Amino acid sequence: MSTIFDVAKLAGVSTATVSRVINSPEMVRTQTREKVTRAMKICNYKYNSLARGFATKQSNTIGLIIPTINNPVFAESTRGVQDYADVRKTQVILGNTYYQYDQEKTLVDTLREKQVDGLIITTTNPRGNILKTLADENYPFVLLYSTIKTGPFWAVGIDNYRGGYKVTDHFISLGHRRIGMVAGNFSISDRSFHRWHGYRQCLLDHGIAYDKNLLIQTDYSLTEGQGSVKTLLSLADPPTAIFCSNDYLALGAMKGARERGLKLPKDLSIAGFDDIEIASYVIPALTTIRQPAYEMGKLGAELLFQRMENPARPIQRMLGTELIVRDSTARVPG
Amino acid sequence: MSTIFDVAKLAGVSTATVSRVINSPEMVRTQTREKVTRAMKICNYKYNSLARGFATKQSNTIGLIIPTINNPVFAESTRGVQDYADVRKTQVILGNTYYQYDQEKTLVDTLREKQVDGLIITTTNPRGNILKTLADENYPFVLLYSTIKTGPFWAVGIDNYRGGYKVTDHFISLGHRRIGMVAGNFSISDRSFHRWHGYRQCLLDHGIAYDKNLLIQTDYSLTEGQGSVKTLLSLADPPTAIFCSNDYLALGAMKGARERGLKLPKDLSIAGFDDIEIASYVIPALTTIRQPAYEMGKLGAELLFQRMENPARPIQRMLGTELIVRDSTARVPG
DNA sequence: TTGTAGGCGTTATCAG
DNA sequence: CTGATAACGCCTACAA
Repeated sequence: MSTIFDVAKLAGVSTATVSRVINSPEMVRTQTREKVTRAMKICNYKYNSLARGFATKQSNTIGLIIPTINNPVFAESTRGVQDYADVRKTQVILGNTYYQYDQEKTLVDTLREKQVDGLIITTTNPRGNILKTLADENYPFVLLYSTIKTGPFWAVGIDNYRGGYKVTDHFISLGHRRIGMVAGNFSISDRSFHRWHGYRQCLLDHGIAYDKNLLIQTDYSLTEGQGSVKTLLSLADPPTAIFCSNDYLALGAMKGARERGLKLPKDLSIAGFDDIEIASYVIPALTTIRQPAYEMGKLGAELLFQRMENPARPIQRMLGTELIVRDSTARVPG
Repeated sequence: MSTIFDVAKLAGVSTATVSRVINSPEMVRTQTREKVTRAMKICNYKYNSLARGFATKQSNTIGLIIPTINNPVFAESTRGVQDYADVRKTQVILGNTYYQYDQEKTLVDTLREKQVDGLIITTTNPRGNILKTLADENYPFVLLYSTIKTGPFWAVGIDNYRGGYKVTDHFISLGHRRIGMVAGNFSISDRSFHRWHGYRQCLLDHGIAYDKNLLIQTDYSLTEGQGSVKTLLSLADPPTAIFCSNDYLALGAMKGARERGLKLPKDLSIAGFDDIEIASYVIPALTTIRQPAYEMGKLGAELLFQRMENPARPIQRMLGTELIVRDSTARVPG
């Protein structure tokens, strides 16, 4: 593999000149430039951007830490991050925490060792040590799917509380009073916690007593949704509506309910959260909260670059959500 | 940021020793080792693996090129790649081609400049120049979702032809004779082409004339599936069964058919390809060909490491597929 | 506009 | 078991 040294020798110039035709061609005389270009071709020169990163202390690489790429909502925001990174000529290294905090720690460390220029994190615990340390060391990072509206961290997210509130309000407006919730474990997802909070507050605001038996905390997956709904339906006084804290859970819940012989949405209303693409393709089409995942990823990346270039005071951006009413929710039976 | 040099000075040893306690601690006396460890702590030393990569010419990073992370089947294989890479202490840089060949080219170049140790590629064109060049330069890479069973490339894939054949055979066994196909564009997906080939051959083997009007080539997406099925249903002599070359297309087709007032599967049988997780959660549950995406990703990564360590003769592995019969296919109406 | 030369942090070779 | 030192490929003052 030839280096700028070989090229320089062949072209009869110095390595500095070669470096210049690569990085700021306008600074070198046309004739010289062509001579160099020709030489590069001849020795089949390949640029080594790792060496560059080493010299400049800038790797043109960022790290993206998410719970799991299998959830379409994270796939979508990942695409947003990548697309913006692309315009900034930087690559993204992806890591899944699978909702495990120590995995998050490992990833942060590994990626920092790799000298990524910055980190975009969907954290499992916004109050943990990982982020605190990062901030203390003034390391550039931004939170995605953040629940934090203020404070020392750069972040972009949505108002999960309001989302949960909206869904619940929708149920109530359809006459439901027994409203259950299948939520991602609060210990690994404060997003889920905030959604629950909105759900709970809405109940109270409408004079409906909060019943903790109607809440199930579980892993985010189709199977868990499927199982949890059955538990809820086995209660002495089962819910007539269920709010699932993401669409995968909701899709699973729909299957579980049907396996119990229920007709949807007649016998049971179900709503999700995220509005992944498939949500409008299933039967009945899923009522859910749309969150702008792609835009969030893109904006997160934008903020990260802004933060890296000009570490001013932290910016938090909260994107809008929207209740999308489709066919999986209906008036309370009877 | 402190370096091994600082640590060495503080510990009163040479940089070589510090390097040794990092990379082969057993080679240094316990006492010295502890002295160094202590020094590292004191100066809050952070290892720079980029510098290491520069020195060793090994970045411990691999590149993964896929069409789009939004298709769950690619998300799943990506996870397989990542999980195996993880056990080899290497990170993966992800890039989407969005099925564009020139984007594939760009990604290969960029990632090579970044000095990734190897590449895992789901290519848009297995006979194009990109792979040829890579192979000529003896660059380590392996193909994923490969259609190639033999030849100079390392690869792992499935038998798409047989998959297409199986689905079609299933339709025929249910009495269908008018069988349509909604396929990903052959120009960007030879996988789709092979599936079509199996479909076509199966028709012929059963004495059913091939009708090119029953084939639609399109982009892989829910919307395209939805639209394409309508075109097919508008034919003078419409199909009673439709084979979609992936599950997203099939899920879209189900919606499109329903919008035309058809009852599924009574009025129209639909089958997909991939067996993404959601396939068994929709109504009617989707009949499809299961391809082991996670295993494929994992095996692909394994092969890449094998190739990097011992560039022997190329290995191609074809994984098994399975027809999963669910509820979206039924006997021909009437 | 171009050349010289030192530096980036770690590894690896060779002595001791 | 440890130390000295030359790479590794590119960038960037500074000088010419």
